[in-house]
Amino acid sequence: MGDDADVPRSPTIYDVAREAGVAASTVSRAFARPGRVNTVTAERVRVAAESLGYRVNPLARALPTGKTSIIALTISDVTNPFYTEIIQGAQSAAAAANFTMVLADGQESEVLEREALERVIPIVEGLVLATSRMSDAAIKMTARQKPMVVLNRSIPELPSLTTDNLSGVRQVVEYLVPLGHRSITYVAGPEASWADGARWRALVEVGAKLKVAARRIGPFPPTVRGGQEAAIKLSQHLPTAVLAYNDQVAIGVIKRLAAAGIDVPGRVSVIGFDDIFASSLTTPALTTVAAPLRQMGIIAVRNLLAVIRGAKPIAGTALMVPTHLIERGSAGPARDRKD
Amino acid sequence: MGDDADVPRSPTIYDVAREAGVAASTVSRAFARPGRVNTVTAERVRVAAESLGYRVNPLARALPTGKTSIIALTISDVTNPFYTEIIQGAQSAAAAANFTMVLADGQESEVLEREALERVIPIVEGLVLATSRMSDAAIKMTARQKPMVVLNRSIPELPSLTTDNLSGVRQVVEYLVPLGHRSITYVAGPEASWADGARWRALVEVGAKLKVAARRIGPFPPTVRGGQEAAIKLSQHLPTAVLAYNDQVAIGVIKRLAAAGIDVPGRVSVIGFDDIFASSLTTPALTTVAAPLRQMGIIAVRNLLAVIRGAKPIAGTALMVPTHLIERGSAGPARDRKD
DNA sequence: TTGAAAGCGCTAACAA
DNA sequence: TTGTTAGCGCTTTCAA
Repeated sequence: MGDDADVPRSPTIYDVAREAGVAASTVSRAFARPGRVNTVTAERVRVAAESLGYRVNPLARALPTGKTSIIALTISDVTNPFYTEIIQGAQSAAAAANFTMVLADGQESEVLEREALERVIPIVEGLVLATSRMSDAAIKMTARQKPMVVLNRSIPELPSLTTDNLSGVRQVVEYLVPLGHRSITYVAGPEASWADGARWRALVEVGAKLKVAARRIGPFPPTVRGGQEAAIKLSQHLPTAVLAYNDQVAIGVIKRLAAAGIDVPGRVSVIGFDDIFASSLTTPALTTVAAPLRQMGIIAVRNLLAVIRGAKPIAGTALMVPTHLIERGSAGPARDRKD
Repeated sequence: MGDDADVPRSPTIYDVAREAGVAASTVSRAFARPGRVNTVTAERVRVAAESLGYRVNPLARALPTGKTSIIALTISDVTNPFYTEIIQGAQSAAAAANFTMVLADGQESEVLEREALERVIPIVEGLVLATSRMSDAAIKMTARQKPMVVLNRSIPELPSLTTDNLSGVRQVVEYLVPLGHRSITYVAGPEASWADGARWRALVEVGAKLKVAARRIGPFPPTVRGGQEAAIKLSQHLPTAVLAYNDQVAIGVIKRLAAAGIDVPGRVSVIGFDDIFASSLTTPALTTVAAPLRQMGIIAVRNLLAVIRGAKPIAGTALMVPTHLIERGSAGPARDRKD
């Protein structure tokens, strides 16, 4: 009942074939590789298709070929501002190649992440795994099913892309030392996070070289609230400098410290990672290690597409995007006192 | 060269059929509606499938049925924190129904939005259009192709879901009046934004009722930078209260005003919309109109899925989610002076 | 270069 | 309830 306007079935290659007076396979060919446009026949097909408003049915194409023109980006939590730029970059690079991107969000749960992956694997041509919470072994298993590039994590057997944590940490330490800091406390993030391990190891390594003591507390959730928890522990034996797993944690630390009347950067310097949107807005604004995250998303997708098109994946050692320290207001001279 | 471990082709219903000693269609049925599990045969099929590790091929299923179990969420810019919670909610609701969600980002460009839509339409069963930059007419056209629900916009012919802007604005005005404000300046966002119009009209309406003058400047881009631009204009004739199109704009206004030595909320009160993550972190923290955005994403997807399953779309008047004012530090008493 | 025909893995009549 | 048989719209041999 009502208006059943009966949308006409969309035309198929057969309709076009009839219209153009050629075989269906000829139509198919004309659309399979639109590079060659010369032939007279091809031109006839084009015209016929145009006049009928024909569009190739991606589902039907995908069945015999497996080419769905879909890739997946899996992340551990959409809500984490860290991903914003990565998503943006990945999505735009996919769109530029006429690919559709599906977002698989793990909601910080390994189970949900797996489920999302399962759901998505059969329909995609490849995937970008950003900051997976799964084990290396599990990742390698799924990598055997479809082309994959790994983001923000280094797995020797797979094409990986990370930020240059070592350089980032070095910049932090080299910034802090002249300000009189002799010791840096690292506020750790999730244990399952590859970046967390990388950052801590970097701090130990650089610290050893530059005669700065590296301490560590945690793990804490990678959130503002996590940072607030950390601040409680921190205030028991206040360091002069803290390097947080990420900006949210850093912000949480600062907030809680401020609430306790402890001035940042007056009493303690706090530095974060990632340079999320909010970091420039807090008071004091956050000094942090930034990386070209959007670029990372773009590169990841481009590499993935290359592999899909048959390029040999370059594994072995992770590609790195550079990092740089953004000096804002949350770090300053070490307070003059015996530690 | 190297290890070509030759992943074995995944089993089909035919393999399962052979294993179970039944017809292929029987296998198909067993998986088509997994509700009925009773039959002896069905059980045999299940066992056979299990032993072979059979999984239905969603692509193959989609071809004859059109059921892809994919929906799309289109947004105008991933980078806008406003969408974060909506994406989250939508994605989790989709996952809960075993649907995959593709994200179609328009990157604030109508052209790109269209392209993304085109790409996605043939493969989805339905779509949620959040804050589209397209015209009503264009939206209605694409709504004829697939089930659709519209977010943050009201289109009489389509199921729509919006925040209760009128109530939100009323709460703002009722909060501001007792503080002595007699006039409120609205800093407008993009003209193509439905919410922008709704908020301004609400302010005019409520203002008229409560004897508060409503002024308006703009449009400005819905970003911090846009807010900064607005602040320049604002300072030419400083109002006592401003209501911004969204939080980013509000934050931009405050930043710029602060840079000019104009105190918020001392000299002027500033209120935003949306309660994005950063709003609680600024100084002063932002007073803003919040809405259950994640919930909105969930409801939108649930309604869409209902329509996909055959429910009659309820159009006519938009569903509304409630709004509430979050009082933080950016609004206070009107400065005592002749305006 | 083109056409004919088989088939991708599933679903959906229709019969049995 | 089960089996048989056509397709869904495309790609891809294989001949012509």
